Amino acid sequence: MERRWEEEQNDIGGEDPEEEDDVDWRMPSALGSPSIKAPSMLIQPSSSIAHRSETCLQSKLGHSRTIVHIDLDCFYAQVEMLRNPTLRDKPLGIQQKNIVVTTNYVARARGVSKLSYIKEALIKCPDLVLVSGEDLTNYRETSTKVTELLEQFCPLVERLGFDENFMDVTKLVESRLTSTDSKKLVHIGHSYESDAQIATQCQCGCRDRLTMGSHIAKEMRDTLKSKLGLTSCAGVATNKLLAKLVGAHHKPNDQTVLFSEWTDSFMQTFTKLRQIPGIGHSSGKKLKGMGIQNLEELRPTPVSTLADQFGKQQAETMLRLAHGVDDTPVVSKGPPQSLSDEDSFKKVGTLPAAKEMMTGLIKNLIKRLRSDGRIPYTMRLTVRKYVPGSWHRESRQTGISPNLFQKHDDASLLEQLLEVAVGLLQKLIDTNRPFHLTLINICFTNLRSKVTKGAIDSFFSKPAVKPKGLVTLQSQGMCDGKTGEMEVHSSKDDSIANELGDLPAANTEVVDKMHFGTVSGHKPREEERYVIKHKQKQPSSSGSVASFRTSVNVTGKVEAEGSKSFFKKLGSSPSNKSKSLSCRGELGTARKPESVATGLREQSSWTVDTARDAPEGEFDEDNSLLLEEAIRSSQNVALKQPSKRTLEESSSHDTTECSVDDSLAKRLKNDSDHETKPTTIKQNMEEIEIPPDIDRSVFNVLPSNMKEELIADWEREKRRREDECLLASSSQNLPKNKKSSSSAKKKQLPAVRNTITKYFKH
DNA sequence: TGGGGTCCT
DNA sequence: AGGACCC
Repeated sequence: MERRWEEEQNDIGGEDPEEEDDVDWRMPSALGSPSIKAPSMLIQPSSSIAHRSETCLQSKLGHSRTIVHIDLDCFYAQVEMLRNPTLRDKPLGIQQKNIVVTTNYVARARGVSKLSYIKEALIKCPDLVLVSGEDLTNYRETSTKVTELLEQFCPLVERLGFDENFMDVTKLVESRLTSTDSKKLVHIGHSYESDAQIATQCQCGCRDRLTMGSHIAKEMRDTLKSKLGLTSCAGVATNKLLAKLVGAHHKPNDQTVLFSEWTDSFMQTFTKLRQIPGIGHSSGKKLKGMGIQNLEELRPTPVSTLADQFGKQQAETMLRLAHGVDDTPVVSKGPPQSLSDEDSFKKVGTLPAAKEMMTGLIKNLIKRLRSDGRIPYTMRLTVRKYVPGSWHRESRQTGISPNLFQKHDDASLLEQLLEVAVGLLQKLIDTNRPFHLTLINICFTNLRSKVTKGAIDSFFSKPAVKPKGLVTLQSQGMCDGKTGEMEVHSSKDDSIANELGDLPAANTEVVDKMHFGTVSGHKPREEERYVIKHKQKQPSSSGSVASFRTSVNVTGKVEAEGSKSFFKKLGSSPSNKSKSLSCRGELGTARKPESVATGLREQSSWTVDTARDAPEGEFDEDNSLLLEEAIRSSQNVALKQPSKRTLEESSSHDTTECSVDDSLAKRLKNDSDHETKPTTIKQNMEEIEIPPDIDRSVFNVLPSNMKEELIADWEREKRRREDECLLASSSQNLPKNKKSSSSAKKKQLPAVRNTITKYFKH
């Protein structure tokens, strides 16, 4: 739950209003709260921020974004109090092993702080009610519901742990401001230092945006309370760091907005290194080793001084954070990248005991995987060996056969996974000799969706290029259709790779999707729509296998096939209907693991082998055929044009798209302005326009009613996209250079096939 | 000193 | 595989 074990010991003295989250609300005027400082002290003489003029420390986004951070109050305790309301008026602590990981506010009022030992907590509060919080199931499920509710407001929701979410509400704010008289607008909740004097208000329009942001934050919090019964805190600011920091100012169950002109004085209220999220234990120690004890000393430090120890990029990041500058985008991560379960204990010293532990963990994980719907391709075992004074962990991982999960015999699945786990354990310790473990963790990663009937859709696409490295290719889905993706890895083909020199490094591509956001209590408005940027984590492409990804639209079956909880439909909101679903396989090189029975091998990802002579039983036959067919028959795909800029530099505004056809490479290279001409074909005595990424030969053999349906789709989509372009280009408040650099790349919109897949529904 | 997660190297 | 970071 809570971070920072160390500084209770390390940071002696130096009272900190943010340190204990119960201080502020119980004793608002206590302990150096910023509000008791004289306003004059808070006004930044321009000279004092002179060191920030190092250009790398300045925000490239200015105040263009509006970010909301929502933090659930004492989350685990709230969940337990919902389950058992009689706990509400009792001092409650959530126990994990011999630690109280969080407490309700009654307990905090009695002096029980978070992350204290059970013993100490009971001394302070003998009637403390302890509830075990070792099983995270309820917390995880509630946490997912929270994120899903927030996704109804805006598509850009980023989770941080189980109890925090960031939202980029820039677009929502923008659309609301166009229909609101901003002169009458007053912020909701607190604002940082709003009643103090400050020379000039920022004139960029951020005040109105942040004010509107505070209204949205309030609606979000009200929704969490009414739908889930959860109270929360919110912070509203122009970046994630500031939103998070300012939200902690009024706790619990309240919210705070930071208007931009207060940023510097606000940041000055933070003095300790560890108060800045992003400066962790290790960096803190390193800095102190360099003689930099606190933020006041850090802020004026030249980048070059830090770069020696941290590298240039980390040095710049740290300094920016220290100044309250944070251009990192809010990134919706979608369903989790890994599922793990662990237990710690006094001692596990025999193989049977270890097996029993691991069996329990794997059983739980199988349940979670089944409910998630995806299949893991990698298993990792982590152990903590008993070494007094050390909490070091070691891990080993291996690929596992996806076939194990394709069938539904969980007993044999458990058996086989246990075998794999034992194999990994034996790499970590000699199980024939006495050992002493104090923790076992099992983690499934490399989660991929099962291939579904949706893959059929990719029959319409033909790959024109096989870029080197990983490129995300995806079409756009409309709000009334489920969207999924199938990833197909092709064998390496360098013919065009050189011309794709400015493709991103693997793992950094960004996928755009269209979302139509609604706000509860408001009827959906045409303007309230967004382009969502989804950063998709790719598995490292192994060996000589390059890969690309095509997009498929999947019908309602999406929910059944992947990551169920995150794709769950909430009410009738359209905003979370278009979620991505990844299926991945690799084609080409006929590599396969040696150890099939246990799936034990060193490779971290599996190769789906589609060679005709591949041994049977290696992998799901249907899937591979589907994949192979998809590869062969797809040709043109929509491509998210990667940006040379780093992710940090890119904002949520400047998404660029282009469709890939035969001239892809040329266009990437030349950045030329020509549009892909829709292909015209002769059908039923009339000229039909079909999108450039549609395989004409496939289209031709479709039944005529399906053809008509598709044509109607394309027409609709064309019109919609024209609107979209207008909206997007007319409403950006980005720095000029930014905007032009993004519009220099072609707005080429890929075709959308949104209703066709209904033909493949069961 | 929990039981989770993320990303980067 | 480990290490940093977050909760």
